[in-house]
Amino acid sequence: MRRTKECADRTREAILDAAEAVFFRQGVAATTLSQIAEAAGMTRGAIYWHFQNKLDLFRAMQDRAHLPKERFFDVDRLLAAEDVFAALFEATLELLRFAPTDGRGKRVYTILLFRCEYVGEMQEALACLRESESDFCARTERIFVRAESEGRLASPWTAKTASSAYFAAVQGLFTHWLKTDEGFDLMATGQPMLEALFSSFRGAGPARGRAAPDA
Amino acid sequence: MRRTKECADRTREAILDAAEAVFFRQGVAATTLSQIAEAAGMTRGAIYWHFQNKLDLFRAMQDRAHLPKERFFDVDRLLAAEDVFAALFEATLELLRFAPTDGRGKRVYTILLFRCEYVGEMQEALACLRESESDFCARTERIFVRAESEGRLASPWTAKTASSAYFAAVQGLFTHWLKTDEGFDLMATGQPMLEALFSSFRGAGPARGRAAPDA
DNA sequence: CGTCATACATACATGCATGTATTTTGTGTG
DNA sequence: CACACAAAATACATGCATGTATGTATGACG
Repeated sequence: MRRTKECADRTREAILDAAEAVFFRQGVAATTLSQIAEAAGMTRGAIYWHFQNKLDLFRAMQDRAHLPKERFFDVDRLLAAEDVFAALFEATLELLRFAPTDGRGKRVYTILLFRCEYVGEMQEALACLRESESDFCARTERIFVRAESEGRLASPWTAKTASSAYFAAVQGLFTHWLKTDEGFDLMATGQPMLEALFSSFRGAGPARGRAAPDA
Repeated sequence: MRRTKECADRTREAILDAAEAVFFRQGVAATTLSQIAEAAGMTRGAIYWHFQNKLDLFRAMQDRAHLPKERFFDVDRLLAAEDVFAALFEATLELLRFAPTDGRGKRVYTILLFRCEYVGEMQEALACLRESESDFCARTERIFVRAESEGRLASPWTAKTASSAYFAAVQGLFTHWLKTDEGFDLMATGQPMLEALFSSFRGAGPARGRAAPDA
């Protein structure tokens, strides 16, 4: 069966592709290695040759997709910007523009969000996602902390509430987008949403302090 | 072993409590009925007496928590309001105020969001959640459609983008709140966030149409 | 006081996923 | 051409969760 080295690599990729597809369709816990092997046109033997077990395979699949947030959010670059709000705004828009073009990223992110329980064996595997999220959260908070210290963050926002709101908005946007299977246009919805938020961060919104904005 | 009717009911409740706790800790797929029985101080026999199987138990647990969104979002009431934006805004704030007081709701919602794969057997069980979500989404969209037809929805918003943005914001807020284990104050973050959004819906925001708000 | 249905516990059969051991097949190499 | 080894298939042992069948004690009821 040993064709050649490149052939073995193609087998490995085929297994990863199959894992992605079956995980996406059935969920991680409900998927057996036999199903993945069958989808890849192999047997379990091939999987156990290339990977230690399901967890190892899952991680390999995850690593291959290299979630691209990091690329856009170099916090040092953002902190170096003259207008941190504008820089963060632009970086976020870049992300909104990039996301729909990244098919594998969408699929893997969907698996991580909706097809995988955040506990048990997978806890360790999801640790890097959690870490990347909380890291991202902490780093953006630094941006808002700086904006606050420079007096650019309007009342009633604080660095904490503003960063939480920003994170919730972006995360909610992506989550809803993936959940509805791209049922709406990410930019068309996201851009005005972010503009409204950042506008408020800057203090441009009217009628703050009242329960509801003016009618 | 048959103590009495009330005793049997208490057993049933104990099983549901145990299921809630173990599902929360271990995830749904990774949890076995033996573990639930042990946590309830019973054997699997008791579970199979009260419930058909794991799916039935899961649904019973879900039903018991009666996710309270419906209560706050009677769309007919909202549509009947003079100012639909104000009505929706207030209803959402009510939800933000209520959520932290509902311990069981928080736990069950966390299970539904993070401890349960959205596929396979559970697909049917999650159907009502999905339905309730998409239903909620559709109903709020009706509100925005009406606002749009009355000319109250400012450019560049459309009924579609506005309702998506609203939904993404609320969902993102709750999700982030649950994920960070109530790591921030829901009202303190949510209220300014919603004000910013609704303010923009009403057309109060400056510098729309540019890529970034003014510095 | 005996009988019956309820409310469980226990025992058992089945299937299936995992992990590992063994075998087969092809491939480059001296 | 024989040989060693990589790549994968096959075979096997184990454990475990499920569902169901059976057992059993207890309260209700005549």
